[in-house]
Amino acid sequence: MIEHELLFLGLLKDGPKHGYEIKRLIEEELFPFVGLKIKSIYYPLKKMERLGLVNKDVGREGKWPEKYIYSITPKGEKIFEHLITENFLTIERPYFNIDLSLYFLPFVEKKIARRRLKARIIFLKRIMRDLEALEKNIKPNTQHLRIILSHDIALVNAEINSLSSLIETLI
Amino acid sequence: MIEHELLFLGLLKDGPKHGYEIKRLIEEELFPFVGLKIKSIYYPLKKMERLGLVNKDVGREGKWPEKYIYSITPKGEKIFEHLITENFLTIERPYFNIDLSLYFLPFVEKKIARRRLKARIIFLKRIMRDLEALEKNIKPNTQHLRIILSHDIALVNAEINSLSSLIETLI
DNA sequence: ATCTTACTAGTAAAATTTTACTATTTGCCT
DNA sequence: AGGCAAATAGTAAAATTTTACTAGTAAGAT
Repeated sequence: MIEHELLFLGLLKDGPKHGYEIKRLIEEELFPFVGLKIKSIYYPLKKMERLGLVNKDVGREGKWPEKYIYSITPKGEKIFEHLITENFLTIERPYFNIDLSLYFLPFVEKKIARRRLKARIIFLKRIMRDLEALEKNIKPNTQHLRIILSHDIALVNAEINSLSSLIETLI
Repeated sequence: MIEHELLFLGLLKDGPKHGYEIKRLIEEELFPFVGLKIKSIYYPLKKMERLGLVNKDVGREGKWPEKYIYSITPKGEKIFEHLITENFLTIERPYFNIDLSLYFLPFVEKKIARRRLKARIIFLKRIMRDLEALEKNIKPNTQHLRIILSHDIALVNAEINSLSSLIETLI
């Protein structure tokens, strides 16, 4: 929930937005860079409204159905500062789905394990190529996105290396 | 929930266990290797019981209060095989809390950003040292844990490198 | 002219997760 | 002997998240 607040406040800091726009931004633009999934935005937005962090105003553009424009309040700005600082200094052990399988590796036949690991590595290499392609197309003034991407690439690389050396021990 | 099932089934595959033991295992032994947090185990266990994946038997050891021993059923074994295979072949973009802050970096003063990033790197280096110490003490027959750990170390390293090069661009 | 897809706003209900408790027994400390 | 921590089992209620819908307009496709 804390991350959700940071997310919404950050998006609204960039300018007021209506719900659908927020949803689209999260799904399409943020998701590739920030693996934070949110299925429904209205509950958290309502909660933040209750807390006085965002305002909801009725706005009507063109002849579209009503739009409710959400915007950040001064209190929201304050909380944003607080949350982003906290987030900079918080280190969570990230969750990698593969770790669970590795933890249970002793319960998998070696032959099968090797096969699965090899298949995974193929997928990972494909992802790596996609990320590298993305990196080339990134806009020049978005330094921070480039950092996130190159971090991602390093991570995928690290997983490929780890799994490759694991395969060699499975004989 | 799917990960939870895999987790419980894997733990019970190793042998029947009672609730408290499962909880302790997750909190103390798995957590460092698998960043999966579970606050309450009974709801998922009950659900899995309903699905016929685990059995709950009353057992009494010594004079302790009643113990309910959970064990995996044949159906549970089957599902375990299925889930672990699926999990091997699933790649999720991991969530790194720092990515959100990086995404919003343009909203932070450069000077402040540099300070926060430097502080984070100090933390990360501390974690790196801890992980390396852990790696030395790991039991010799647990190859897979060693892999998870060295993967972790590579990840922390990757973050340190990314953030360091980011700091240099923030002038 | 009509059909489909995208844009917009949600809500109700179901499922899950988190929080905050209650209760009993044993073993250890003072 | 008395008290506290750890071992053991949860549950009830609150909070949150997910799922599955409803509804209407505009723009583009056939």
